[in-house]
Parts: sequence; C-alpha cells; structure tokens
Amino acid sequence: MQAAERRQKKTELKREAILRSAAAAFRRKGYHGTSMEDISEALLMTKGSLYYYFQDKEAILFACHDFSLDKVLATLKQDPEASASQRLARMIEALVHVIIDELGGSALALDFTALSPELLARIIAKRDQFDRGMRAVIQQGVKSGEFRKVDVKLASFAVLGAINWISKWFRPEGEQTAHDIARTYSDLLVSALKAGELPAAPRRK
Amino acid sequence: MQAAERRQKKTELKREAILRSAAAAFRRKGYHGTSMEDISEALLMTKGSLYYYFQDKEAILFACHDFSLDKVLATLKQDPEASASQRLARMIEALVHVIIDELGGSALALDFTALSPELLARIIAKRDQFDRGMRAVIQQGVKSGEFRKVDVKLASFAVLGAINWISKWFRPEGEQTAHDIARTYSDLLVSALKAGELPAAPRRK
DNA sequence: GCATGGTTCTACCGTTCGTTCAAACTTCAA
DNA sequence: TTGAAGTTTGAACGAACGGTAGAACCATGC
Repeated sequence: MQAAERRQKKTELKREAILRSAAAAFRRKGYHGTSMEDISEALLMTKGSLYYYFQDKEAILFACHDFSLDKVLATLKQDPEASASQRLARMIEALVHVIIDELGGSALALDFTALSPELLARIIAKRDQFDRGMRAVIQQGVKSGEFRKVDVKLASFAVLGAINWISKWFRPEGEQTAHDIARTYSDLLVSALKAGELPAAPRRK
Repeated sequence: MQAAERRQKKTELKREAILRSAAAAFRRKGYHGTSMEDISEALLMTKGSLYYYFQDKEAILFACHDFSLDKVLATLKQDPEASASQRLARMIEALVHVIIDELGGSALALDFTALSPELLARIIAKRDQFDRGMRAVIQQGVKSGEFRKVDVKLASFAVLGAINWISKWFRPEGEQTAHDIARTYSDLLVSALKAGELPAAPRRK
C-alpha cells in the first residue's frame, strides 16, 4: 500500500504541474489561443499524455478556476472579530499573494466563457460566494461608520478589479515583490473606503 | 464627387460597425475564440465580406486597440492648470465613459498577445504613452503633497486595474449607469491617493 | 439600357487543433 | 524473471477555422 500512495501522490503532483503550465499559457495567450501541445511541451510531454490526467481541455480550464477559487475563498475565513478595515486589509493582502503565488497569477482573470453551462455554473457559484463575502466586509464597515457610504457593489468591483488586474502586468523579474504589492494595495484600497476628513464632497455640476 | 463622399462615409461607418461587433465578440469569447463568422453574422453579413474592409483578422484586432487607445489618450489632454486631484478625477471619469461607451466596453482589456510584433509594438507605444501621462498626474500630486507618498507605478496600476476591470462585469441592462460608475470610481480612487489625516500608518510587522 | 466600379456571396483550400487509440514502455510486487 | 498495472507515445481522424478567388449583385452616371 505504501507504493500505491506514492504513486497517487506522484500523479497528483503531475496534475498540478499541468495546471500551472496551463494557467500560465492561458494567461498569456487565452484559452482558445493555447493548444494542448503548448501545455504539454512546456512539461516535456506529448499532448496525448495530458488525456491520461484530464478528460479534455475544458476540464483543465475548469480545474484551474476551481483550484484558484478555493484559494481565494480561503481568504474569507479569517479574523473572528476584527474591524472592517483590518479584515479588508488582510483580505486584500491575502488575495494579492494568491494571485501572484498560486498558479502564477491566474485566478479570476481567465475566460470562463469557454466552459460549458454545467461547469460554468459551478464556477460562478463559487465566485458569487466570494463576492458576497467581500461585500459583507465592506457593508460592515459602512454600517459601523468606518467606511464612507459607498455603493457596496461598485466598491467591491473596484477593489477586486485593481487586484485582479495584477495578473496582467506582474512579472516575477520585476522590481516589486508580492509583499510590496500586497502592502501598497491594501493601504491604497482601504484608504479609498475609509471615512476621512474629506467630506463626502459636494461635487461640481 | 458628392456620391463618392457618401460612399466613403458609408464604408467608414461599416468599418466601425465591424469593429463594434468584433470588440463585443472578442470581449466575450477572446480573440482566438471568436471566428470571422461570429463577427460577420451579428451584422447579417458573410465572413467573406469582412475581407473587403480589413486585410485579415489581426487587422481587426489592431483597429480595435488603436481606436480605443486614441479615445483613451484623448483623456490626457485636459485641464491646463488644475490640481492633481482634479485632473485625476476628470481623467478617471473620462476613462470610465470611454470604457463603457466606446466599442461597448473593450479598450485595454483585450488580448494583444495575438498581434504580430510590428503591430504589437505600435499598440504598446500608445499604451506606454498613456501610462506615462497617468503617472505624471499622480507624480504631480505626490510632489505637491496633495497625494500620499506612494509608489507611483503601483498606484497607477491599481487605478487602471479598477477601471479596466469594468469591462468584465458591466452590463448595459444593469442598474448602474456609466455616469454613476464614473462618479463613484473617481471618488474612491482619488481618496485612495489623497493625503488624509490617517498617518502613513505604521504597519504591523 | 448599358457599362463601370464598388460590394457581397458561395465554394473551396490548407492548416491547425482537440481527441482517440492501440501499441510500447516503465515500474514494481510476487 | 515474469506479469500486471500504470504511464507515455505517435500516428491518425474529423471538425473548425482563416483566408482566397471568382462569380454575382447592385448602384450610379452616361
């Protein structure tokens, strides 16, 4: 039985390696722009071998999303009784690290349009679950007066947009480390929401 | 000559219609995921006709980017002597309108990876020009003390990310108008940068 | 009405890509 | 060493797609 476990572990590792390679390719060239050979060649395999680990190309895309979303959802489960700004700041930092460190920066930025309705529904469900969690934190801050009275949905989109966009420009060779980015982003985005001395400014026009 | 002008105008309009259809399709299914027939069918044409207006599929993608980037660059040319926060706010609002109103929300969110090196270089040049403009505004605010001492590059990415992400979730049927979004986003993002009473907080760890 | 030039359609070619499958290779327990 | 199970390969297929060419269609000016 020892051997069976080792084997299982090994194929599990290979599945993850395929996911990393696929996610990197999808991110660079898009789902439809990536061929199975693109994915396999980077791992010194032939494309045929991929079908031993995944049913088809779509299953790989689904697994990428599912894997990433699980990591993203994990950022919700934190801090039992912290302030809204603390919770938001920690969430943002955790998210930045997930985006950059896991699957090499893919996460929510990939197409899911290519998925069939059934698989798509499962991904959307998870994404919605995360959206609700993020909005709840912002809502909490608005209610407690910590944050300004913003449209919670829009504010949430703005925060997530800024973070998700990272995968479009981040390069591991760049000067910024994931840690730098995480700190700067949480500073910036939490300040965006905080009720400052600036009055909810009466706007021109 | 009257007739020649009318004809010319008509083909110009058709070119733009093709671009709008193409941009919508690219945004939904990605560049490689959309076929020439996808683009033409939405306009009640056959794919063959598209080649009368554009050399090939790549030319359409290039035109989408080029068209959008020209609109985006136009947002730089404003306010001769305004404060950094005013300039940034107006830029953000203009950008949101461009993203939503022009080409139905495509802009910088499309793949450019599919472009050949020559065309890619031209797009990147324009995008860089815009990046410099946006960074200059933020830099101005930091220098004048209006904004906090942030990493200008990161702050610029955060602002642009939030805005560009709009094309991923915006639906014309939704409750938010372009105007609502523009106002909320400029409020949020300018506040993110403003030097508030919150001290450049000494951070845990 | 007819000829000209602009526009669109249809049919087709060549290529690429996802997927399949049977054969070959590897690993390891007996 | 042998055999069975796990893994990889390489060739082949069928479908979809980008692009092309020439015929067909349509509007306009004489």
